[in-house]
Amino acid sequence: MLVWQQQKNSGGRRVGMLTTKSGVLQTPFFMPDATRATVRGVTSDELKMSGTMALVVNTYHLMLQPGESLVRRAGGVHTFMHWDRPILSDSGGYQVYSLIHKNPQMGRITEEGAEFRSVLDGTKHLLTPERAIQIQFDLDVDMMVVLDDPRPNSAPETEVREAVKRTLRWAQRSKTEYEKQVALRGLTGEIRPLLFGVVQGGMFREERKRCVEGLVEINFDGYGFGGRHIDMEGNFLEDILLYTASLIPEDSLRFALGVGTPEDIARCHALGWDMFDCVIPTREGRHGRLFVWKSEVIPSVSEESRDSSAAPQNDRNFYTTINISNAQYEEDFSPVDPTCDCELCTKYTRAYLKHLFKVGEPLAARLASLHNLRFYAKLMDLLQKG
RNA sequence: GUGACUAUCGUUCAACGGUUAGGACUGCGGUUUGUGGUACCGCUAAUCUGGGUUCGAUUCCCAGUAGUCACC
Repeated sequence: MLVWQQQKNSGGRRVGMLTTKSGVLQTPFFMPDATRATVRGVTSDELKMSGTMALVVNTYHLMLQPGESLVRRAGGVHTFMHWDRPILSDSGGYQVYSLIHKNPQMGRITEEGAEFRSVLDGTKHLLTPERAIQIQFDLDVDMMVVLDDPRPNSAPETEVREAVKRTLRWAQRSKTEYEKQVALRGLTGEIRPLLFGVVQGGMFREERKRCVEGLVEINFDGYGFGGRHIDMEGNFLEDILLYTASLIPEDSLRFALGVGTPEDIARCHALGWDMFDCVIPTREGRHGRLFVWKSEVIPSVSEESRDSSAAPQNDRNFYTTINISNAQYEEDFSPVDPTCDCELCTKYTRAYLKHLFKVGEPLAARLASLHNLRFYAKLMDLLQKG
């Protein structure tokens, strides 16, 4: 049975319905990052009310704290955090990479897996492809991601080629372990968790191609875009995103990991990507940046946004952002976004939110995060409808 | 009232007889893309007043003013 049924919306865009054991998801969809089994500062009920349909937890962080066995004894991460909609767990490959990248003393990548020291207590850990899968089964999530071997976009081709080869070997080990766990845990009768491979290859088309072909041969439910989708200067890497999407079979899910700004999500969807996750709505919300709709018409692709160099940095063609800590909002008694139906926008003013941030009130971060998540939910709704 | 001590960005601490007096916090902006993020990066902003010594004083001296503490 196909877990993802593709349809075309009125605009001829790629949309569909994804069946998971925790419910059906319309694609495209966005998942906020609940890295440590919480979207910082907001409750699961509030998340639901924002229109958030799924979220991402992190294998690396949860294995260190509170540990996957505790989550298992709690009844799985859904029960643990009181969230009954779909959950995807990221493998931790990216965390290990960024940890070691920042400080090589913190660990190393070997063929066996990722050896690293816990940032919490300095203890040594080994995260292998098999272990990452086992942990994700213990977490009892709906969607899993294989451990991969990301490299910086600036890495030379020889290094990227080795990373792709290792990612493929690890992907095979992950798939084997996945099948073993499905059998071991007797999950054959129910809807099994979905498994995603991750496409590495940096900026090199040949490597992206080699990686997708290898992964497709192993066969996954979906394929993620690994690495970063923007360069050092923050430029959107449209060519490689389009090319990589085109390599992935039409009927497989395409997961753009870590994407992104509302603009980047709209562009990635236009390039053929179905799933997104990012820290931006919550992190920027916590720091006082709010998304505000300008128009509910999302422009077709990137041509318009490309030559918008004259426009201010924060001003995109269908939305703008405000930094609520700016002095101009001190006596602004209007809502953050009059068209938004979130709690912040229907009950409070910009002046009040600015005040909450100024006095360091946690409520500020909560209201702002929820507003931004509401913005993202609406964005996905518009993309689904075309 | 007497004595001692102190006086530097809005606040709080540095420093120095000699180029643009430094930090922290606040203020004003900005950054954030598979969350080590209550994070990070800029910018603005000060030598109490009046004399004196000196080539040169924010620094040393005197007076004033203000504050703190102690004593009466």
